[in-house]
Amino acid sequence: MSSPTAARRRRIVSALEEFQWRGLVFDTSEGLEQHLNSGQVTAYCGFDPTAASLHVGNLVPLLALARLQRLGHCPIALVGGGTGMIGDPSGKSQERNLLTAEKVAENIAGIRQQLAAFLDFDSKSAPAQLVDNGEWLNTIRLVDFLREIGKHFSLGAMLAKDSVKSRLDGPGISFTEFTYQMLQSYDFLILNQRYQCTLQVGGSDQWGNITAGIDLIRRVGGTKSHALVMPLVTTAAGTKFGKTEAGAVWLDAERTSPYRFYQFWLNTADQDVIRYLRTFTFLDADRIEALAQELAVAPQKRAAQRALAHEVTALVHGETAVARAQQSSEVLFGGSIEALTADDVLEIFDEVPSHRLTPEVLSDEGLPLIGLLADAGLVPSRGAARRLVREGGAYVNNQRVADEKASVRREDFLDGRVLVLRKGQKSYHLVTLEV
RNA sequence: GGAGGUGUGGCCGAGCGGUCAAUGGCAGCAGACUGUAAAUCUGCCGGGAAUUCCCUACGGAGGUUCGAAUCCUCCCGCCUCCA
Repeated sequence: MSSPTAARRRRIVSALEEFQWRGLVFDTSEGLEQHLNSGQVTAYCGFDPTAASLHVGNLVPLLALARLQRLGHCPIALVGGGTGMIGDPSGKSQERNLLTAEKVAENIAGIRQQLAAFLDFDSKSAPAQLVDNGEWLNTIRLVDFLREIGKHFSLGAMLAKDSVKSRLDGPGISFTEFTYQMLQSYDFLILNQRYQCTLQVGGSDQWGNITAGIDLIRRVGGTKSHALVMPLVTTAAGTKFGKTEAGAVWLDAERTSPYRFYQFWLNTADQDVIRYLRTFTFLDADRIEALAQELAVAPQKRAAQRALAHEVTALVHGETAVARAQQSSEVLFGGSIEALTADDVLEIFDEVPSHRLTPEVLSDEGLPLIGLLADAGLVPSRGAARRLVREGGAYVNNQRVADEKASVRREDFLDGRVLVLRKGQKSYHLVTLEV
């Protein structure tokens, strides 16, 4: 992350405007703009530990906290060690299974450090905080909670929330999930009391939970607090954002390698890319406008996509990872493999599936390519492998092989050790030779 | 409980005794064009062996027939109507 110092020195104004031009405002509480312009505000956003890693969808609220910090406000990232034990019914059509306490603890450990990477905790003027609502939710006594907090909730209002209503019309909802909004409201109240937190941000699906918190704070303390909810990210194609054939795109390098992460952003459609630059990067309006121009003039250069992939990958994985992802991309999409050493190849194809071969199976005539493709799992059967070769979709070391009877020989292995199989444009498989 | 209908490849959906590995659409894969985009076009799309071969498959189990996804019997699932 670039130094937020300059931004911090900027006057604390127009935070809402900044969010607005980036398309990040779905709805706000009344008077939020004046509140943000009146001085330093402490804002929070919660992240429930449903998995051991955050995914790209979580970037929007996470970056929102970082943006607020750059604009001089104090962010609090909250991990749901308590609420995660319950499960938020918002946007869920079915009751879910409870996570075990161990699983929750494990997930918290995972996302804690990811959250931390986006915020500046050492700032003198606007330090960030990281808190866990398990701290208060997991210890409060039921009767105390019902007397002090529950008393402020009206059943009518609770039942009227969309997340509850839709479930009542359908498969029903358990008492456990029904109480979720009380817990989240209580979080807001605690943060309001302990940290003077007066703003909660989140996705638009959180509106009901956030306003419930605002009401609670008003009833308990008589003070006003605020909500800012952001639209859910959509794709022009109407598909779910953040999903690939391989599943969700995670921030954890173990789950989604930096290379795949980079590729995910690089493959953004033209129609989406400018919007995503505003949503997912800190690039300013001038820079994004310039990229939009370039996209219009020379779409084939994909400068906007490259900038997007670079920025977001750097933010999540660092510049070194970006450099490596770029290098891998160049080789995988067009570059010649011959010039590389086996070590380079192994490095670039680090995450590509691979299997080992013993030298014995490699007779003097070589090993038939058809069988190798099938064994590698690039195609489901030998017949499919045959078709693939016939159609010209099979490559050995990035060179098309169209001969069904072709074999690979020892000489084909780079440095006598590694062979790169490819199906179509993007599917790779590595074959290494045991020595 | 009674009557009728229906169950086909990842999904939808034809076929109703041989020419059926099964029309068509969607999805998927590859190729061309291109920009690792979109659209379009072409080819492929059960498995194995390979130039007209074998195996497995039309809910399940039996049967009729030279031959069945197609006919019969029983069973199972789903749907509709009547009680």
